[in-house]
Amino acid sequence: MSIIRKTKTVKLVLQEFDKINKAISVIDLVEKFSKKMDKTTVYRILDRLEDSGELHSFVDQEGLKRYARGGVNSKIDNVLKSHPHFLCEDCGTSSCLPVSIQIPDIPNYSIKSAEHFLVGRCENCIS
Amino acid sequence: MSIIRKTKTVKLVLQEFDKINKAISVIDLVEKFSKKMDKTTVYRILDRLEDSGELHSFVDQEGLKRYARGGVNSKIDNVLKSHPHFLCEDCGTSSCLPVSIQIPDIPNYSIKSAEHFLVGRCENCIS
DNA sequence: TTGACTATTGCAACTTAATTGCAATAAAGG
DNA sequence: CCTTTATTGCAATTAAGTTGCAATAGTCAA
Repeated sequence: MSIIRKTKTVKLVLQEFDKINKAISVIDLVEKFSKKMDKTTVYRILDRLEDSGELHSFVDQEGLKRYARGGVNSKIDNVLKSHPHFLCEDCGTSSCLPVSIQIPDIPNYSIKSAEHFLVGRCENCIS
Repeated sequence: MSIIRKTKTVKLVLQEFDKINKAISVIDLVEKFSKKMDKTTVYRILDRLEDSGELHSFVDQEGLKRYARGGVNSKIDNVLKSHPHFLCEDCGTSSCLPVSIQIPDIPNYSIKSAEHFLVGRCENCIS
């Protein structure tokens, strides 16, 4: 299931993530590639790239799925190392923040993974 | 927009949140009340109860909206006080955890709100 | 380079969560 | 009890994401 062929469409998608080092929503990608490939293909390529560890995904505050470069460190490593995802309410761009969030001990609970979603203003919009 | 009449249906919904002190997904509520009210009504009642501060909502890792008792402290108070939401991967119940999560300073970013979603095992399933 | 194997794609149809418009109904206050 | 208008039900619609299948195109071994 995780064999990835370097098809034209896969290359296009990867190029996009190279160009924009942000977390991109699936619908944005579907829209952007509407002339180049079918939306089903976008969904399936993203699935495969996540399986293979080239991308990781999360669900934003509106319930939309977003993808970004990099492995799912939050699921492999210790939970405490998981990085937060961020959305700028001004410019609408989303990205991974290079900080780690500490999760306090919760008695009688076992935490396996964590997702943090922050909303605010990014460095470009904080003016 | 935020005037809440104590209709039968509103009372039913509130009773449900009294009985189950958990975060309930909208589809669960729609299903549970399928004989008592229309799904549109469920959506609108939840909207109003959130407006009025009786409930707060978040989106879980599957993109489903969930509601729980209490105000949206994360949007009113300081971000640092926001509480995490939890999903037990065993029994499927979701709840608010009574701990606060510290968000580190992120240079050049201004954080307005934060949502934390943890997955693991709850006190009943940690056996 | 060629051929075969099978991963990948496009298309159309489908599922599911959530929203909207509107006429009918029922709280709340006087 | 009456009036006002918030609320509800219903049907139709939007939007994200999924599925089945036949056709296409990478990849690898010969």
